[in-house]
Amino acid sequence: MEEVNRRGRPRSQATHDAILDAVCDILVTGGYSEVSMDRVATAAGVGKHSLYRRWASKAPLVAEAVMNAYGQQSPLLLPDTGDVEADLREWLLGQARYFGVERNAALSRALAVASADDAGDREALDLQLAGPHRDALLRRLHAAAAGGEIRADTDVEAVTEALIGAMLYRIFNRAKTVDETIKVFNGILDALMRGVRCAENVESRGAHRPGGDDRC
Amino acid sequence: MEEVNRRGRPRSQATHDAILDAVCDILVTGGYSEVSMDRVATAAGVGKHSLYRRWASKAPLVAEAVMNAYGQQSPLLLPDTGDVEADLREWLLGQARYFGVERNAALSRALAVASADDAGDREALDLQLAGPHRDALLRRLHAAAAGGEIRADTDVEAVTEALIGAMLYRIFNRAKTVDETIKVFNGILDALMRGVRCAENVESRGAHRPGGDDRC
Amino acid sequence: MEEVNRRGRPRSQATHDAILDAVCDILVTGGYSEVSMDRVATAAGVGKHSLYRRWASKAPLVAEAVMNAYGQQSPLLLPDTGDVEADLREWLLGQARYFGVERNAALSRALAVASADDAGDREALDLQLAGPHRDALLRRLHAAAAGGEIRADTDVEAVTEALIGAMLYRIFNRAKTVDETIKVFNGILDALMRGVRCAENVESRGAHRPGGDDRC
Amino acid sequence: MEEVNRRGRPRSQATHDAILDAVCDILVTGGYSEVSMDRVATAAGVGKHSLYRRWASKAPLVAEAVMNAYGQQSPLLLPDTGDVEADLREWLLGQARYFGVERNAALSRALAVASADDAGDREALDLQLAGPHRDALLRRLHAAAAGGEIRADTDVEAVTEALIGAMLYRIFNRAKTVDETIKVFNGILDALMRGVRCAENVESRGAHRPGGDDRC
DNA sequence: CATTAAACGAGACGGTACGTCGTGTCTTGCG
DNA sequence: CGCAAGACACGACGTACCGTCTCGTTTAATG
Repeated sequence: MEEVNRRGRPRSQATHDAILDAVCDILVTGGYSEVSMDRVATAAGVGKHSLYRRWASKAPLVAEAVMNAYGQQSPLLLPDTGDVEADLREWLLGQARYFGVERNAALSRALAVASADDAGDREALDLQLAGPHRDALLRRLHAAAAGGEIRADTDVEAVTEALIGAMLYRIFNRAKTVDETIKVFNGILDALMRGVRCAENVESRGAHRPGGDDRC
Repeated sequence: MEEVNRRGRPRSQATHDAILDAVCDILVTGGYSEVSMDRVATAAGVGKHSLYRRWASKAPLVAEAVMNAYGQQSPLLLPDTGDVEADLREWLLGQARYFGVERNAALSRALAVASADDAGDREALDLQLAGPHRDALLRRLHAAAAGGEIRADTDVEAVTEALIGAMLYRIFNRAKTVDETIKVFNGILDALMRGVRCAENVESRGAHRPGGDDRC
Repeated sequence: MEEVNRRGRPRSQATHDAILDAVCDILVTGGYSEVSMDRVATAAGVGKHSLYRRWASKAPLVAEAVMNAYGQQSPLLLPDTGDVEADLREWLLGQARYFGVERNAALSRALAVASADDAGDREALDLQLAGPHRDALLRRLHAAAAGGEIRADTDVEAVTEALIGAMLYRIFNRAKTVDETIKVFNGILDALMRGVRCAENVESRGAHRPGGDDRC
Repeated sequence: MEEVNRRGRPRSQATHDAILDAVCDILVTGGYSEVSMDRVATAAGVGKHSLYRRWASKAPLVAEAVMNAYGQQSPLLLPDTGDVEADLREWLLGQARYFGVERNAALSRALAVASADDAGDREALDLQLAGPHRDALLRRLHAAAAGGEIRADTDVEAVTEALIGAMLYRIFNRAKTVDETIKVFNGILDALMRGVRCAENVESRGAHRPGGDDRC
């Protein structure tokens, strides 16, 4: 339960916002290593106590600052139109576009750095950042498996993780242009949906977009 | 060409090794943030000059230390037995086992942290660490596509990236037990090989291991 | 006017004192070259910032430390009993005794070293350390010249400087025992008071202490 | 005894000179604290070993460099014309002129700094630098006392020390213009020669230059 | 209202790490 | 063996950041 009725002067929302803004400014212009508590305090026109009153250290401060920005224009969560392949494609497209905006990429990267050298932070971050996507994917894929959209014996957890992992790796480590990213994402999804293995027998299956023919 | 005839006293290999060893010791026992130039110098019985003479800062020092350890017992590269699925499974298994050893995981994690906040470092690291795996995967998959082991229209680059991304995400962000990791890797590979999509028509295909039946 | 209402936490007098004490301790036990900012900070249980916040470098820090100790037990200033020769003798005696205490000599020597290689520091030091003595000597000698105690045509500035210079040279460069120093000081004063030149003519003057006869 | 026939390659005089010149250059342009062994070695185009082979540390190196320059144009030693007052005046004048040349003052000052924080160095320096002057003064004054030029009961050691101390103090600590220095030196010598004390009785003595009358 | 307790800005504080520089020693290969 | 070059261990330098701690001042909610 929150302590609703604390005595004394209440914390100022303006101070709070000024701090988060200052952090985002520094992150975007200079990256995580440029952020220091002193610098943030000065930039926000705030005492250091007002930082430490709210956040235990630099990592959670940056985390909240990024999540705050994130919350205002967060990347697409997995939609549910009934067509699971279309939904996944839409989702991947959304991620590619979101992280194609440099500001978004910079903030998220900073978040990754912030949590990089503490296992607990890393886990917490994964929960906050990837958690919703993971949940949505799991739910959607389970439903798809139950509804006959995808194979019933699909290892939904594994596929979910593969999608998130592949997406994040691309975003953080190999990002170049959005178009290239979209191309890779489409390639991944195609492979995943129809499989890469050739049919052992001659039984052919229907052709798949894009231009999917089954010849091996 | 190496400069063969450098003047003055040549750099000592013993000093070099002592430094790298000291870095690895600290990394394994305490993680990246415990590494400091002073600490390393003291632990290695070496002057700080001998560090800065060789490495510009902490990041490349840690990078070399880890790569050095890595070179001595590096994780399995993709084998080539003729059966691409078996090879991939073996490779994933090898990664799971390699990173299941805490020392290996700790060192690699440190490397990720070291390169986290500089784009150039990150790229260099990816090249050194993931590069050989990527190359091997690309070659193997292209050969498999050409040889009819996998579909000719497979987007090999995309699949390669998906595999590496999924693998690294699991290793760095969601590692728990080796067994769990192996299970997820197998699930990913199954999905990728045979596809997750149900045949739209009644044409069934051959059953796949493990227990793979195609019912949807 | 002092800035009365400085904002922020005021500087701690305890910190200030701890630092000065630590400096004096090191000076007395080891001399100027043993003083290092790190060492002082550690010995005083203080952060280096607290040193650099107050003093720009080692020299003014040592200067203040010594002047502080000096202020607590400073050497005798020139007294004024009406008998200028007795006063000067008393003053020289006081200096000899003061610097005969090893601690006082060590601290003052350190001060000389601290200011040795900067002209500004040297001047400032001379002002602070020798200034009061110079002022007192000038005043006293001028009064004595006006009152007929000493020759009216005495170059008071020159005599003052000779006394201070001779005294400091003995103290810093040729100090052995206090007794020897006192003997030299007396010899200097005798010579200065009555002159070393023989009367050209036979006119003799009254005998002077100690044992002063005018035979040449 | 010098080792005349050392085996192996003899030390190069050119190297020696290049080093001393480099030291003097740095001393004159930047002062003692600007001198570092590395800097000297580089400036002289010489290996550091060639420094340490010849001098144990910075202090004696600087000492020799300065003494070397000193030897080429050293300040006047006390002359002996038969008139002790004229000789002393000439000597003081010579010192004032010598140290009035900034280069000479700078080098000597450096020497003082070099020996400042070690008692042994200080003593050695005093011996080398002031020693010859002291000896000459002592000899001359003793002769003068014996010959009836000055009072037989003069404390020659004390007077010698007073002259050297007063001179050095002026030179090192209070140097402004040469003219001012000369004026002070003359004042000191006048006071010392004829004494500052008024004759208690009416017996007057002969007038002294400059303009010396005995009125009190 | 007046009280009061917390928030607030400023900035001092003890620590620790940084990257540079200086000292004096050691180790190459060349002359 | 002398010598130039330069690596080496050590340790001081002055700066920056961290997280804590006073200061004096402001600001609501409460009594």
